[in-house]
Amino acid sequence: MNLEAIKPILETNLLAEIEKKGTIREVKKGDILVDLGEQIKFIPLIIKGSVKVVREDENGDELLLYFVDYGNTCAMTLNCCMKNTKSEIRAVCEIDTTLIMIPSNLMDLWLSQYKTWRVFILSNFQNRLNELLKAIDSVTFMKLDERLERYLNEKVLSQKNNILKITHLEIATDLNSSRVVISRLLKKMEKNGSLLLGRNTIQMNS
Amino acid sequence: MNLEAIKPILETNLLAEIEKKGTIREVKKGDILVDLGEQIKFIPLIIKGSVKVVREDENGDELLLYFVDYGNTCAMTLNCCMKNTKSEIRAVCEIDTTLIMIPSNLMDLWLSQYKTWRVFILSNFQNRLNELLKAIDSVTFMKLDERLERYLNEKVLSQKNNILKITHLEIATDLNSSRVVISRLLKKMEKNGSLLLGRNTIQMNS
DNA sequence: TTGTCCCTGTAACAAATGTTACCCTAATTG
DNA sequence: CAATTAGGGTAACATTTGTTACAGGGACAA
Repeated sequence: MNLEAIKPILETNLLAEIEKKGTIREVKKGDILVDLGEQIKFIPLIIKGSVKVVREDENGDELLLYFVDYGNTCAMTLNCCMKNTKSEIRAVCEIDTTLIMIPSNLMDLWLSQYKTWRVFILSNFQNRLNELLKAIDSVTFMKLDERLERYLNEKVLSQKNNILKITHLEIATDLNSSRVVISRLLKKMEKNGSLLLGRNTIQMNS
Repeated sequence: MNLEAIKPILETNLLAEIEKKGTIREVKKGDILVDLGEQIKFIPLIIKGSVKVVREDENGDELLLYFVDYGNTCAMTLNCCMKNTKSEIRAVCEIDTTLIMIPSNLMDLWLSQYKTWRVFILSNFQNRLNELLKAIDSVTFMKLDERLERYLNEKVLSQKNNILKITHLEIATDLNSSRVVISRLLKKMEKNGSLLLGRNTIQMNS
């Protein structure tokens, strides 16, 4: 196992445990890691790649919440592990991703045993809460053009590539808007010179 | 100390520790418990009353995130305790409230020692994450009239009184809207028969 | 090649929400 | 008491965002 992504933060005993009890899972871009309403029996630890977490309402309207990068886990799913409740979110791979799946019953045991596990879990909760706050900030305080700009920038970061392979419709879905509106705003940004539009691609200039 | 609110969920040893190490704090309606940017050195455990948690952006625009009731703590502040970061939110008392303040350095120790503390903390995180999701749902998927309705209902629950002492301006602030718009919608709801308006009061019919 | 589907651009219009301005009245203060 | 302030009602208008409709072109399969 290549545990580089989590090596610096977890104690050696714990890393050994993780090697022993965890199983590797490889997922492709676009695969759904966790879906709404699913029970989760494993804590997914991302060691390579990037995952996006989205919320959906009864009508099928979506909103992108945040990206989870390697070295992290999704606190949202930690919940489910603990309480055996159903997932409130959907997690989709942004790029090819590698995970370690850890049986969720180890959660509590490790919390009592390993200081670094406690720190890891709690800081993951903190990160998720902060990401949710950022999501709330976007939706409540920002206009759509600002949200779009931020979305594109985060996408570039998460994919480590400033040429985005994406359609206007996908963006509209992530932002819970409509395709026409997104096209309109993108066109305006292109005229501003902040990006270049192509079929299925957006090249960011920054 | 009257620990009724948390007695059923925490083990007796832990309750004894809480009595010993915690200090009681009484706060009045309207008092600010935690403000933006503050450092938090104590874990606030609510044993009586209700607190609202709000977010504010650079321009001073606000949004109500959720209410925290007795028997709970604010996971948002747990963060700060752990990492010594600054508060991202403001907590304001809805009604007169009693808290136990627990020195934040006990957090980690208790996590290793007490199973019920682990469950308590983690389920508080879960509750807060779910509340934030609900806040996101409101803002992204619901129209203002629905949000207003939900707001009023939650207010009734949190205050255990279906006559609300509140002004239209306060509501507008909590919902990040404007007074005129709220007055407009409230008037419509009054015509629907779902509430009764008075100066500084709203009487809910449900 | 032809037909079909998907992606994008654009215009015209609709709906929701915000803004400004002004009025009236209740409550509070000097 | 008069004067001032705060809360609320309403109208007119502006802005943002969403909706519908349609057209053109690229990709791809039959």
